[in-house]
Amino acid sequence: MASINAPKGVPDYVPPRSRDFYHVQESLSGSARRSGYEYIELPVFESTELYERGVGTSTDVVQKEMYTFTDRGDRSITLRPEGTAGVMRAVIENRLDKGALPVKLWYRGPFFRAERPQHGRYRQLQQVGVEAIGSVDPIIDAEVIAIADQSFRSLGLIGFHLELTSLGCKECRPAYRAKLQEFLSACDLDPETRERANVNPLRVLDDKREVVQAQLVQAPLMIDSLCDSCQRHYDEVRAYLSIFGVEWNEAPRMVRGLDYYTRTTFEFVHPALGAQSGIGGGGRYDGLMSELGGSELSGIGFGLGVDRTLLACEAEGLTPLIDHTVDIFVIPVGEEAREPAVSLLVGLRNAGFSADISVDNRGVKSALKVANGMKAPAVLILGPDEIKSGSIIVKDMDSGEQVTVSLEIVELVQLLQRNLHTKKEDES
RNA sequence: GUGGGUGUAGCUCAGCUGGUAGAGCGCUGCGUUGUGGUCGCAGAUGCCGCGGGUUCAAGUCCCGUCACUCACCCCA
Repeated sequence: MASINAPKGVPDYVPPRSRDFYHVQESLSGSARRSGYEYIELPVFESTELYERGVGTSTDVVQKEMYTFTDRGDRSITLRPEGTAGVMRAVIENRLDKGALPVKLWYRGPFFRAERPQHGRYRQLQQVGVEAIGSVDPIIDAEVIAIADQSFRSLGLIGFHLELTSLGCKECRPAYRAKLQEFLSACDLDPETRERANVNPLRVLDDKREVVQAQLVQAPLMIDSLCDSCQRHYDEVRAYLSIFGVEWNEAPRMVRGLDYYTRTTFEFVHPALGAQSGIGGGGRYDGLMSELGGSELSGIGFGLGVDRTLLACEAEGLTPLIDHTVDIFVIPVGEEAREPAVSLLVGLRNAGFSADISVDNRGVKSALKVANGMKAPAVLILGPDEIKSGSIIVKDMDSGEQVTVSLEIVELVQLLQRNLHTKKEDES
């Protein structure tokens, strides 16, 4: 029988790497959780119209990267390609925008883009995101960025940097856009780029090709054309960022792929990842809520790529992030040890330990090999001799030393707590 | 959607101009009669991605195909 492969471009994470993947996902949301952001759980598919209106029909994401299908009720449905539009829809639908502001939320889960896969780019990607809706206070901009920065740092990452700029608002961007278009019309560009200059001229600034970049040296920049209020906002964001202890690079040519961004815009980049070097990004969006039929509220948020962050950890040599699955491995020896060993296992688990047990009547040698493979710090051996004397062997797998102690669960728990605790202290 | 690279053991990969398939790691067993990690010894494992062609003979050459991969585009 022929075997079945996963669809193109969707990754499997299997042990042991899946442990690290899970850990990265947890770590990336840790900072948001500690900052008072509330969890929001959302559907992975929405009406296609949500993305057409929210993300913008001129974007590549909407034009050619969406998984769209018609359901049995003849509705056009799309697997979510990004998170912000869905959060906005849910906020409006659940009237969160009528309550206390700002609304601070975080989410995580899979997103889908029908792109050609490559290193760090998948058709199903995992993202952790936050959104703060209903405030234009620059403290919020800085806080959101600091949360992302802290999330990466909590994993031990140091090789990334933050690119920051302001894209202006509906007051100052149109004039700048016209100025840029005028400049671009004088350049020598291929038809495709010329078309882009028409639809979304800002995006041309981000072109990586040297032939294009060479012509853009003198191009006008948004950052030089900000209106007074945008300029003040940007200045304050940077001031607060310093207080949050976040470092950044000014990136006046950075453009993001989604149409809704205004003012503060940022991207976290890890150069070790190759072409797909963005590990997270986001920005402020002024018009999105009203575009989707909600209040005239501004918001700011980001999405962090779990897949790429794991790749970054690997590139920095930080993996394995998690190297053992259980603290204690119980080995019964002989038929009469099986039942007391299971009782013991239950007692240990109830006491809060992570514990596993040797099955299939494996010999001590083979069972210890299993424990060793799991890197369990402690092993308990229960055999005929121990049962006879009401005792058990506690073996320290690092030192190899072992002691015979009473089988009394309370005493055993205390002993193990002491041992495993001091072990963790040694490590740190 | 466009271009390049690679498909050989569970994993990483070697296999020169065609001559009957290899290493390291891992795995299993033994050295230990109830003790892992180090060491020594022994062992198992392959439709050499798939289909076709050339040839006495193809992992090796040719054509096709599929998959994976890197890059462009775009993005997390």
